[in-house]
This record gives sequence, C-alpha cells and structure tokens, in this order.
Amino acid sequence: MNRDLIHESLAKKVKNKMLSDDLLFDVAEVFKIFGDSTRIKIIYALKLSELCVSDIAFITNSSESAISHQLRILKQAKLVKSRKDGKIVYYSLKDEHVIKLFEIGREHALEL
Amino acid sequence: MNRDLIHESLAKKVKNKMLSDDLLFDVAEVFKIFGDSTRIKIIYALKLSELCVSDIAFITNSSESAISHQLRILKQAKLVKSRKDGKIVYYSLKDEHVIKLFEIGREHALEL
DNA sequence: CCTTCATTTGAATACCCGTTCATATATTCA
DNA sequence: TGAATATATGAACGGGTATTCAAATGAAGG
Repeated sequence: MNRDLIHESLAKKVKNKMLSDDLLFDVAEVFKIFGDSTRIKIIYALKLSELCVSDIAFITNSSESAISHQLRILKQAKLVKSRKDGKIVYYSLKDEHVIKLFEIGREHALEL
Repeated sequence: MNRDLIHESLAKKVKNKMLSDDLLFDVAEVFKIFGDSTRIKIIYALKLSELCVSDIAFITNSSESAISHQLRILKQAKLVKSRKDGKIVYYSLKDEHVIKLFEIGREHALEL
C-alpha cells in the first residue's frame, strides 16, 4: 500500500471528491436488495398488484417460507409495506421510487 | 405447492402478466453488480475521472489485485471500458446509463 | 536480453446469504 | 376451546463470491 502513485495529483484530487464510505455503502446496500431474482420477481409482481404471501409464492413458484423471508428483507429496506386483514397480510410497494429503480434496471438489462 | 389459491383469479392474472424469468434474472444480475461496496466505489471514482488500476486502489484503499478482479467483473457486465497505454490500463464508465443508475440508487439511499 | 513495473490470473480461504425444514404465532370459525 | 389456516421465525445447510496471496503476463527502458 506504500507505493508511488502513478498519477499522484489526479488520484488525490479524486480521492478528496469521493463520497463518504458510509454513503457508498448504503448505496450498495440498496442495489443489493434488488440483486436477487426472487426479490426482483416479488417487486415486479407487487408493481402489478397488492398481494398476499401465498399469492406471491404461487406467482413466483417459490415456497411461502422463502417469500416470507424475502418480504421481511424488503420491508426492512423500506421497499414494501404491509397491511393485515384477518389472517392475511397484504403487501405492496412503498413508493414510486422503487418502480423507477426497477424500470431503469430493466432498461439496462434489455440493452445487453 | 398444491394448495388452494387465496385469490385465485387475481393471482393467475398477475402470473400471466409477469415478465419472463430470464428477463427478471437479468435485471437482478445488473443490480447485483452495483450491490457491492468496492464496485460502487469504483463506479463513483470513474464517474469523476478516467483512472488506472493503481489509482483506483489508492482511492478506494483496496489492493490492486482486488480492484483488478472487480474491474474484470464490471467490464464483463459492460459497465466500464478500458484502453491501454503502454503498461498502464485506463478504465472509464461505458455510458451515461451507469451514472443514471448510480444516481437513482444514491437518491434512494439518502431517503432512509 | 534483463530488470522493473502495472496489471492480470488462479487457487485457496473465509464469509455472506437464500432456501429449506420444523416449529411457532396469530386469527378465524366451528 | 380446539382445529384449521396464513404467515412468521430460527437454525442449519449449501452455494456463491470477494479478498488475499503467489505467480504469470506483458510492456518500457537501460
């Protein structure tokens, strides 16, 4: 780690302009949530409609347990919200921001 | 997996409207690339300037080997491009799309 | 050529994380 | 209250992946 810098002036300038490690970590965390097939499927399904756990399990061909675990993660990340009606818990996307992120990722995926 | 559907009609409708597993998988893959602190740091640094491997290692406090590995991943994902000048390889972001995705993730991270 | 230096590569390690399975909680209804 | 059902939870297992370390590649300069 104690070498000569190849472009000392430039590298130090860029290093000074870097965002904080904390913020960059948080940004990575947001993307990490979207970076799983099951969660992306859930997000897209919820983009189409409010749904309960077993609906989502059916739609995504996953177990209810797996979906429940993933919904907890999505909820902790404040990407989805839930309401309870009797035995059934209905999940939906928390805001338009989530949809925006999804759409841009989708555009990019299509460009490959 | 062979239960009664709670909201059969709705669930089947949503399932029919789902994007293909392949596409949703690809979308998740894109986000997965962004979902790592080191790679996000690299992306942000390259947003500020074209840089070589050892510059990036200095800026991100990582080893050159680790950066090189991550740059390969970023290049395979078509998020960065490179040009060679003698011994030195200069990396830069491939297009504005990458910046757009980063910025939206950043906005979302700030909203927590 | 031989050395130096920037980068790459491969194998090994260690860690993270998604799923499964079994069980628990909670709510409805008989 | 007791059975049935929807969801949640916790532990454990397995697969994936980021980093490290050692070594290889490739280019410049003496």
